[in-house]
Amino acid sequence: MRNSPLNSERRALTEPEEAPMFDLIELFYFAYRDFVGDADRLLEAYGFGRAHHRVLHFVSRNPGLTIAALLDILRITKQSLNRVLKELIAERFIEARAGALDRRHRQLYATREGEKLARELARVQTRRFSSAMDQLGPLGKAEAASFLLSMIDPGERERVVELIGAGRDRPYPEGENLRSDDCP
Amino acid sequence: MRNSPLNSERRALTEPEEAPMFDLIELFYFAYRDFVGDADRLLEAYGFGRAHHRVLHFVSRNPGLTIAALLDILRITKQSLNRVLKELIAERFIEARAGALDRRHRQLYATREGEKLARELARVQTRRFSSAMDQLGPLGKAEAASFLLSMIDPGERERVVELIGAGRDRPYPEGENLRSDDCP
DNA sequence: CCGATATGTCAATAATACTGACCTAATAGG
DNA sequence: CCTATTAGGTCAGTATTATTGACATATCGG
Repeated sequence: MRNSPLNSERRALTEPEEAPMFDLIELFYFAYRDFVGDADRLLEAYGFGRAHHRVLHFVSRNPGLTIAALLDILRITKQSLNRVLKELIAERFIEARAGALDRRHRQLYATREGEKLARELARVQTRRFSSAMDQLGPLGKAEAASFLLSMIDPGERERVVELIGAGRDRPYPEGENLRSDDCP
Repeated sequence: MRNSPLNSERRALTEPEEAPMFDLIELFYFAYRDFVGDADRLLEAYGFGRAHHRVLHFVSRNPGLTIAALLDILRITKQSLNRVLKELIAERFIEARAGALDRRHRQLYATREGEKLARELARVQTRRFSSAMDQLGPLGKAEAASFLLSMIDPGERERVVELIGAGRDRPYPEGENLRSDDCP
């Protein structure tokens, strides 16, 4: 009953109000804070902030990403993006090239150095997930993933799944011989 | 094997590197963004931001909270806190009174209006959790909570659990006769 | 060539946060 | 009672991330 598919609909008609989930609200806040804190500490050494991290992450995961696609993922204005992107390009963590088919597009690629930082950032955040999984059941990761997906706006889920899937078919690069195939 | 308690320790000695959990990293980012987006839309009508939300939330959940305790929860400077707190007090969402035992302390209480807004904010965020739970198994909520708790810094978990527990023994107030017992 | 598209840039502003310095009020302890 | 400490408030300056609005440039499509 508590988890029947019609739960929320029926409640809206018959029950006065659902009990607020204060515990989850606070846990989500503290969990996210500590999660991003890992990356923050790393970024500080480079003079970068969270905005740089997000740009570097999605470019690294989706080589050849255009500005428009990145704006669509991050949902910020081009002025906001340009500030951090300019810095990432100036310090050679990201490269921009004219689009192959349409030269108006700028296609973004992480450089070797950018790939290295992105990997380091992903590593500390993965460590936190990994040690969390160690404390959960064997299905912990799958359940965490479906919980998080369910927390995303229904209309956005498909897009997010596609974005994650698009990065997935690029295998995680090993060693230092990175991205040579992606940077012709 | 994938979730054995010794997993990370053994890996550190034998395996070269753990595969980054890009999926969870991205899901956590998008989930948190949509989660706080619910509140953001509500707060906009009041001219408040996320900082106001956090202050109002923790004061509402922990009536009589002092400035120092609030600073410890939010981990911001008193200057940052004071900006939003001053506005919340000026617009009568929060009240501050001299401490009963030590008049140097200021004890914070949500007003009737503040309690109402806090409840409204918790409601939209609870709705998101609730509809997420509807898509998970019957143990969804408990598992989500333990996942999120595991994502918090180990040294912080006890404190967070205590904070949540402290709010828990105040039952969720019904109707409009709020906080009369907390505001002598 | 012309209109639409993709991107870059300049300027002003807002929200949230920080450091550092200095102030008042009240308590605690000798 | 006097002094040091504590709790809190405030002023000034700065950084990061974001916004809106306006304008410029380069490229593509027809």
